[in-house]
Amino acid sequence: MPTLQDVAKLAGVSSATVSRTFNNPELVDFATRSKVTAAIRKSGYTRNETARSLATRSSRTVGILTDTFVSNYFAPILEGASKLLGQYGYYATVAATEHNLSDAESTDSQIRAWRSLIDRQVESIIMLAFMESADLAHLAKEFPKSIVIGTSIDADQHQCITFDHYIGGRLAAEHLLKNGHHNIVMITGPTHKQDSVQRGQGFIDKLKEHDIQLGINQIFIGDYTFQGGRNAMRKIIESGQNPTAVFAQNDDMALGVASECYNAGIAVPKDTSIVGFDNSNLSTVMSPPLTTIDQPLMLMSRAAATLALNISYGRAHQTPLENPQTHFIPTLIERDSVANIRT
Amino acid sequence: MPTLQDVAKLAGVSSATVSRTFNNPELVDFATRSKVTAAIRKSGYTRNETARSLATRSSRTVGILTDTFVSNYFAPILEGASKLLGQYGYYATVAATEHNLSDAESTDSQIRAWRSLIDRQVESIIMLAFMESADLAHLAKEFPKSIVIGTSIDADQHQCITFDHYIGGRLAAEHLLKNGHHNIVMITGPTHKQDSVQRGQGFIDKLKEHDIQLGINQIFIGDYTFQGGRNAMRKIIESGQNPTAVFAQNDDMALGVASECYNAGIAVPKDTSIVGFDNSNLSTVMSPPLTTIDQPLMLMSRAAATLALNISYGRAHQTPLENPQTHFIPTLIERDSVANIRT
DNA sequence: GTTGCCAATGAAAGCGCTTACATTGTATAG
DNA sequence: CTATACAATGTAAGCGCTTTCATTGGCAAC
Repeated sequence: MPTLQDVAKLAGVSSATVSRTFNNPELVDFATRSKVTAAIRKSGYTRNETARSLATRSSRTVGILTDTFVSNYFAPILEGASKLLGQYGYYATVAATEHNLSDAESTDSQIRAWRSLIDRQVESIIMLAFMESADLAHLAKEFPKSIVIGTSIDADQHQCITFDHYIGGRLAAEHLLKNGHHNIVMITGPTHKQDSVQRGQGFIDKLKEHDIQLGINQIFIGDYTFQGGRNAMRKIIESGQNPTAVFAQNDDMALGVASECYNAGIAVPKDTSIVGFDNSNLSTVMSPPLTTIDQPLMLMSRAAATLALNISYGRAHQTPLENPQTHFIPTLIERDSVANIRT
Repeated sequence: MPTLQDVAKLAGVSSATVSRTFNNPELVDFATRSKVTAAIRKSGYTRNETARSLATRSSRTVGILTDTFVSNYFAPILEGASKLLGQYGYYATVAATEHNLSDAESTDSQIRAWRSLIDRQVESIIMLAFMESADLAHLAKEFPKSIVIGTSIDADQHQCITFDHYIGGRLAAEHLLKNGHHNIVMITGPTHKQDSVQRGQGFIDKLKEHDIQLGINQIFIGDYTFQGGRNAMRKIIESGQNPTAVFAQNDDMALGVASECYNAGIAVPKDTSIVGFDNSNLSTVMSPPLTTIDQPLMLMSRAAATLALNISYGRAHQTPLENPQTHFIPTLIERDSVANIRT
């Protein structure tokens, strides 16, 4: 690998001049500039970003912390953030923790992944909401240049891109109500996740306003996975409640529910209606297409990336980008998985 | 951010000693070692990987080149490779090109992403098969420490993790034949992709051996997307051929086919059977579950990562890992989307 | 008491860049 | 013609580490 020095020698100039033709071409004479570019081409030189980062104390890199790449929820966020960053000449590097471990190991692995980002001198970290808010808050406190996306951690201290899960829950309930449903069950996400409890609370509250109590028997604990949704639906069927509608707190589970319905010969939405949450890729791909709550992950991830960029711009005394929207409100996307059973 | 020097001063030793307690603790006396670790903890020191990389000329990082994070095919590969690398203390960094561009722009963006990996001093690059083999080959020639996964580029020169798409195609045909299907159509992937032509060729060849010719009217060009599968199925329906089986060259399209069947009131598999390809997450999630050809992406990606590790180990005169399997053979996974129509 | 060896540490160079500062040459003003 | 300014370039220090080589002191052997 040729270095700046090699190029400089080849072009008969000093390495400073070569560096300048890269970073401040306006400072170098046209004639020498072309000598240099010729030498660069000839030697096949490629800049060593590592050395550049060290010298300038800026990596032009933002880290993203996630626990997996295989997720209908996280993947679009990675995509959105990394592409936007790329457009501004920044680089996104994502660290994935090892999951499927015991609690202690998994916390350990989360910290390792997080440290690896910091060690790599990322200029900020976008944290996806895959762990408990308290843990996120803890990390964000250690490393203030953090941005949390999808959940909020105790307020003003830190930057968050938030989404109103509570209203989402209400919207789901409202839609079911409007279509005449009373006998309703809900499948939750992991109980320790804030977003899940908010979605649930919104749903329950709205129902309660219409004098429908969602009791312990109408609430099934899920885990945001297809299989989880499936298991829950099996239990629902076994319970003999014959609900006319089920609210699954995310689309993966909604698909699981639909799948179990299919197996049991239950027609969707004729026999039972389903509403999901997230409006992920899955929702348009299901048959019937899923009525769900839209969470604009692309916008949110781009907003997070913009915040990240502004952290870096701030340090470099560059003029910041326009501040993005940081709080997002859900909307209901009506498709074909909810039947109107009004008499 | 405290530096090694700061820690050294705090502990009353030289920076060399601090460095050694990190990298060669056996060389430093127990007493000083504990002084140093105390100082590290106290100062909140975290190592600067950038500086370390520069000094050691090794980044402990392997790059992965892809075009998107949102893919049932690529995501598991990212997952598998990055987790394995992580287990060995290496770091995977993935560069995603911007897609949805014109051809010229997209080539440009691919090269930019690729360069950004090289500039970051990755020790090898794992390239996913999202572009034409010729382009992959071209890049691999420029940067010999490349590993291609999912397709083969002209042989022995370069390292590849390959999969026998041709046999996969044959397997699909064989299964359909065995179940009594004669009136068959096929939906291909993008015609410029090697894997797609191989899948198609295997399918056609096997059929031909049983005196079934797949003519131009029975072959529909798809693009490996859900929507592509859907469109193709619509055309198939409109064509009035009423095939008893359709072979979709990947699972995304198979799902599209199923979806269109649903809309048209065609029962799967009673009215028409479907076989997919890849055995992606989608295939177990569909109703009915999809009969498909398994491509063991986890194994393949781990094999690619192992190869990558060995490249680095080679440079560092470390003892290499056991060489992984590099060629993978498909198997057919029988689920419920193919009906036996033997009389 | 020398000598030699080895374990533990420090001094300093160097990885490939950037950048403040110094230097040079030339155009412009007086 | 000298003084001044400025554009173009070079010199060299330094970013935070690693690592070679030198130094030191203790201990075993003689």
